[in-house]
Amino acid sequence: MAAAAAVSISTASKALNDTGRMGSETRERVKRIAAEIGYRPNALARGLLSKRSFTIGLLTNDTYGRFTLPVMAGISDALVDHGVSVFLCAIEDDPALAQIHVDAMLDKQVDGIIATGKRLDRRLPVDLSNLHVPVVYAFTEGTQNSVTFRSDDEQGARLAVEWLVKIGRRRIAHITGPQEFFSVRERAGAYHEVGGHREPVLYGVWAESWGHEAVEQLWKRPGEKPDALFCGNDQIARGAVDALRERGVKVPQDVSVIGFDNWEIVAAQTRPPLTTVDMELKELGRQAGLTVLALAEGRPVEPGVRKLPCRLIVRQSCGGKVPKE
Amino acid sequence: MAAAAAVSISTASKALNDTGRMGSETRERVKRIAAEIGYRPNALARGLLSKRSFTIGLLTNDTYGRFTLPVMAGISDALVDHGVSVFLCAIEDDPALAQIHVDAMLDKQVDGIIATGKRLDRRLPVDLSNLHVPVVYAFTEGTQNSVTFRSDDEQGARLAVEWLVKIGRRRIAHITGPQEFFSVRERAGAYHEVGGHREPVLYGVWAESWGHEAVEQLWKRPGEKPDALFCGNDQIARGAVDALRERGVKVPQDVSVIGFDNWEIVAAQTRPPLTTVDMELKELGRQAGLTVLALAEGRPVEPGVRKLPCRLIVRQSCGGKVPKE
DNA sequence: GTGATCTGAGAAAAGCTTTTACCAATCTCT
DNA sequence: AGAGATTGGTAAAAGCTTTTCTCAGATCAC
Repeated sequence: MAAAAAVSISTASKALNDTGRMGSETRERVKRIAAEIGYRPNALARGLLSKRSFTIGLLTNDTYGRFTLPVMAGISDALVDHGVSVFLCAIEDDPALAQIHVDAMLDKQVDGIIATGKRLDRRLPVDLSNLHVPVVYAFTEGTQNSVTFRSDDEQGARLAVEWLVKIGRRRIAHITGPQEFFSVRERAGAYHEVGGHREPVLYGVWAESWGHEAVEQLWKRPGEKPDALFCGNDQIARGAVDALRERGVKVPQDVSVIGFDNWEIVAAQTRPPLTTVDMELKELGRQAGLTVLALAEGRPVEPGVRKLPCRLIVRQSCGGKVPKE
Repeated sequence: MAAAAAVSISTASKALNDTGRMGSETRERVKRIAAEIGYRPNALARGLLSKRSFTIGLLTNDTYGRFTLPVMAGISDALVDHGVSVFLCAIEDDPALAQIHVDAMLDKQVDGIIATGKRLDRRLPVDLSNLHVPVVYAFTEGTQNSVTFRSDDEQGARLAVEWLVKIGRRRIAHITGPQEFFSVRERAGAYHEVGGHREPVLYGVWAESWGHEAVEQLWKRPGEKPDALFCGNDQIARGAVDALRERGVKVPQDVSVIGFDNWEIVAAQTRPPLTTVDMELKELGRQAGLTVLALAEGRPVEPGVRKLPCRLIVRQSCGGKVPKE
């Protein structure tokens, strides 16, 4: 304790926190000595009193971390300046495990909880609606009157298709995931709206093999082939690119392929590297973090769903020029 | 507080913790009422007294989470039963950020810290050697007298090569990452030891494109071609498989390809799915978690480097039969 | 010179739990 | 029946900060 080292007991607190009245030379001296002995206040004791633990919990059921990691990075990035640390709890769609983790976090007096997942239209297997701490949902379905952040898949899809149109493509097919996915329907909707495409939408699964197979199907049909493929995610796009290469179709000269997700591990390693849509998950995490902090501090936050815009990442799988900065 | 609801103040504590002497009916009654009102003790207050926060910090510089996520899953898995929660701090090789996170964790009185990374032979950009909390290193270089867990890459590589030999391959080439990597040298060493291979070792980078290019190099050379490729990671293996297919070489009929890492996102999506070596990172995390807990509880732990065995994952890129269970 | 104001710093309480000490009442044994 | 042991429970302290209260001394005004 700095008190022992210096002179007093509670004076030290006031000195270090710049509160209370005291001589400036005393304040400085306490601060100096505290710095010298490397004194750091015990956050537990502080939290006990202030009812703030400067801790939040992040709950996720996304095992691979495809979505959670960027979100986590954003949260951490936004909150580290406020001295807030993040508990990460990976629950594998296991309600019992989820409850254990939630209870553990509540015991530790987290200031708030952010729930995140791998699907916009699914709930986590645990009810967070009546907790006495604020809850924010990020990239997962929230409850009534909650604050939810999600990507604007419609706008993202529009971005993709408009880009294809802009670089001169007209016969744009859409190869995507299972129709049960909300984002699939939303992206397909935007695909239909932009330009009057008459190419089919091929629903399948989120796998490279499906992208591969879908290209087989498209190229086996009689008549003109598509000159562009808008794929529902980067893995499908990658499978499609591979299938096209095997058929001797050149990407991007003959066919443009665009992905979705900007999962660098897939998008950047594809040959040619994929032009794709980034959901800006880090920014999403940042905003979720700031929001849960605001709620924890009692600042009012309008409930509702906030859609964050996606961003087009231009690489080489579409051709076209990189838009000027 | 349960005390108010029931009868006393400190009696409640003893009742709930099964300590002290008291009538069994009193104990039961307190427990029942506590359960009814959903009372849960404040971990902050408890931690303040017991000097245990039931919290540990996980520090990583692995942005993609390729290594961190399995390790984290193992840690969490091992510690959730002990009521321990995990702070995840992603530091991007930024010493200042790392220090901030470490300080924040120490302020919050973590019971210990686990440092993990993406390379066995690199340190995190922060010194953890003189903290007053235990530190365990997992999949990153530790300091003198520390406890370090790492995969046994030599054994893993032997597993891979022995498997290729067992299924009848004789001309096994090794395509791997940069020679500066300790694991690259260790795997190459094991490769040389097992059988008397005279095929070259091709050092490059950790990318699919390198796997692709390396196959070009090998097949451009005059003379007999390899009948198996032992690749330094799954991405390289995937690039190699793609290159072989483009050359009309059949995998696994003509050439067996084996990877390393068992990064499912790559290994399982390759056509054919990759036989590969799993570093058992989850188990590594589990052991690291239990070790840091032991240290936190004052139990003695022998310092040193612990090598954990890898496991062969047989899929279809090598041919051969799946070993009987 | 004396009452009022101000200043700098310490004392104490609160926050929640666990643990030790303690006390009154009941039991046990001779 | 009375000394000693046992039992069931409460009171209090400790752990570390922050905040509010208090107080002694100094300064100021008249």
